[in-house]
Amino acid sequence: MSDTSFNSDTALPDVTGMLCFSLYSAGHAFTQLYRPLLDKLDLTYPQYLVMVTLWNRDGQNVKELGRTLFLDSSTLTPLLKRLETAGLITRTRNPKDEREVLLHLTEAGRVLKSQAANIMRCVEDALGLDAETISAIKASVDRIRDKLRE
Amino acid sequence: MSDTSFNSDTALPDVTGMLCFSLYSAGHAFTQLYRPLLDKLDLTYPQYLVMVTLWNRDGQNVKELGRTLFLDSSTLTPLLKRLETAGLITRTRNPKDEREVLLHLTEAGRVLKSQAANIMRCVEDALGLDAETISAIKASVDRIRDKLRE
DNA sequence: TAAGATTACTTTGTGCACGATCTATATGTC
DNA sequence: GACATATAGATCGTGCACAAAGTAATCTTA
Repeated sequence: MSDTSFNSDTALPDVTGMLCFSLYSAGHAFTQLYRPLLDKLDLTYPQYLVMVTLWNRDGQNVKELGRTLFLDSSTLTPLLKRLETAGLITRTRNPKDEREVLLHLTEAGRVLKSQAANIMRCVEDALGLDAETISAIKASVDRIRDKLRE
Repeated sequence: MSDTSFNSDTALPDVTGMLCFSLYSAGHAFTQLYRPLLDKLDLTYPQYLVMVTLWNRDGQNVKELGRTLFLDSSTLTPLLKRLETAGLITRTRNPKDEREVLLHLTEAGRVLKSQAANIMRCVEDALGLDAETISAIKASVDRIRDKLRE
């Protein structure tokens, strides 16, 4: 075995040589980093992404939230119900269009926002990279994602 | 609302401005791209990553596989049982150390490898980026992941 | 060599993710 | 207004992902 990233028969790359696996495992690594930080807020990582989105724009509906997060209602509905049960948001039908469910932060949900900045600081520290480097990598990853979603 | 990526109260970035979300959503986008390709092989994306790993090195145990994929046995055990049920691998205890479960490809599992190169070609086409660009982005993402796992 | 610690894997419970399907509301066309 | 179509969410089933706890084999060490 002279080369670990290719197989002698058909030159098949190893997972460690595949971009898709890098993204897959880096995403998981982020979730692991966030876990102990979010445990204090009793939030999972996807729940945190929802909260961040609502902190930036309260009162949007499930569809709009899903467009931002690239998630559909079959993922969001149960997650949002858990946030509602936890007392962080309310889910109410839009009187103007009863098909829509409007999402609003409760006071408890708004209060939680004050701890988010601290969490983001912890994550930046763990990364230990300057803002320009992070921003450049992010732009590349966004480009990949947008290419794949075409 | 003059700036969509920051909130007026506490300058909280939007999810679309967070590197963690870029990785999270790019990972999902890859899974979505792979789905129709892997459906033909009756494999899920994580199952495919396991098969790629075994195609490169047959006969490793669950621990070693998990170290490569950054997954622990509570994720792998059920997944591997499904691959065994599908007739693609065998799971046998190591006679030298009965704690270990050795993973071996069956003939059907080996045959599947011949279709992997084609799948990888489809993915490259969808990305539509030259190898150096992809490789540079991959190196950045790996760097992030390894930083987070420190 | 017997007791305690470690290791490899399994089991259990919770929460995503997502395809497929269903329900209720709204809209468009005649 | 009646009927077809579209849209927004909800529900269901399958398969990860992972913490916590359990089991069995192996190693350590007194």
